Amino acid sequence: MGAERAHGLKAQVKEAREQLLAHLKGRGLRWTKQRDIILEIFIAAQKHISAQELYELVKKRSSEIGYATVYRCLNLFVDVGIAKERRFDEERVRYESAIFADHHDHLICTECGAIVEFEDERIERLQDHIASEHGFNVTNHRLELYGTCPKCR
Amino acid sequence: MGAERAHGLKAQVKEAREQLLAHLKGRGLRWTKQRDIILEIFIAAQKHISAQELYELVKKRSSEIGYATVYRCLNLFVDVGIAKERRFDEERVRYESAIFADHHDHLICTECGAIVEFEDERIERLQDHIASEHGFNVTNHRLELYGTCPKCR
DNA sequence: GTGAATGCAAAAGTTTTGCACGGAC
DNA sequence: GTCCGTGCAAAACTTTTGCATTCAC
Repeated sequence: MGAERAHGLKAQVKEAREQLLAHLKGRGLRWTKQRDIILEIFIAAQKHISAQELYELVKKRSSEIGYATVYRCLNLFVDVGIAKERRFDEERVRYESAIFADHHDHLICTECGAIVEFEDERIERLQDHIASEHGFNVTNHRLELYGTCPKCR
Repeated sequence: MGAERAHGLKAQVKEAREQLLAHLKGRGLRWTKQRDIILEIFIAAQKHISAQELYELVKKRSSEIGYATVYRCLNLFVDVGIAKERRFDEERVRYESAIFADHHDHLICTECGAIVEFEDERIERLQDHIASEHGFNVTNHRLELYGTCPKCR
């Protein structure tokens, strides 16, 4: 559940790489070996990953890549629209791929830490409705449901 | 809006103090001048406050209270159930009073930072429904709507 | 060749911790 | 008198930044 993706990994990496290249060219920035490696590993991870976890994966492949580069890359990916920041109930930020990902929310198991993504049109409509009752114009939202997953109940 | 409280400040401080005292007695812990001052200022703040902001308010009243004591106190308050941690889209944690506070969610203005609390039974029901579709048993949730408030539109 | 990206180490920001001293019980 | 809480400074942890060097263009 949640593992099924509309497009294969290769297609996602290709899409992300194109998006990154377009952004770099448009701004006189440079394509580097590090950025490509980090991009590929980030997309392949297919989950909510922290900078530290990504750094460790990257180091396995290419041990001379530094911590700061991973951080700088993740911030770049967020700018480009390849990655999204997610702040769950922990100190550090997690990142998820935004390639082919619709807006979605999260079900989080407090026992085993499993994270399931879901999307629900009814919730979105209800949120807009509530916001307008308060005179707000909603541009974004965050919804996390914490509880126990089927395995842990 | 949101400023209206069911009970006065004094009642909230009294309730919090009783809750804290009961907890301390039950565990052989001690009531101290610092804890009382910090408790009172925390409740009186009536908003989502960070440790740093609380520290600054506390220092005005009693300049010899240290930073670490404020942090230790806030963690104590969370244990006791007087305070709740809230992690918005920023690095540091904010705390809010849990005294007389029902479960509620937040509307956050991305222009001016204003935070409005709301509660909606329909959302709660819908969330339970969605969770059960995924086999989850929800115990808690977090919902934040980001957008522009009436003033900033 | 120019200037952006990297790697390292140091810095910055938030929160926790070790330790000697003071205070609540 | 005991031992918990405090205050200070130092440490931990995540993330950012300064700077000399490397490398994409």
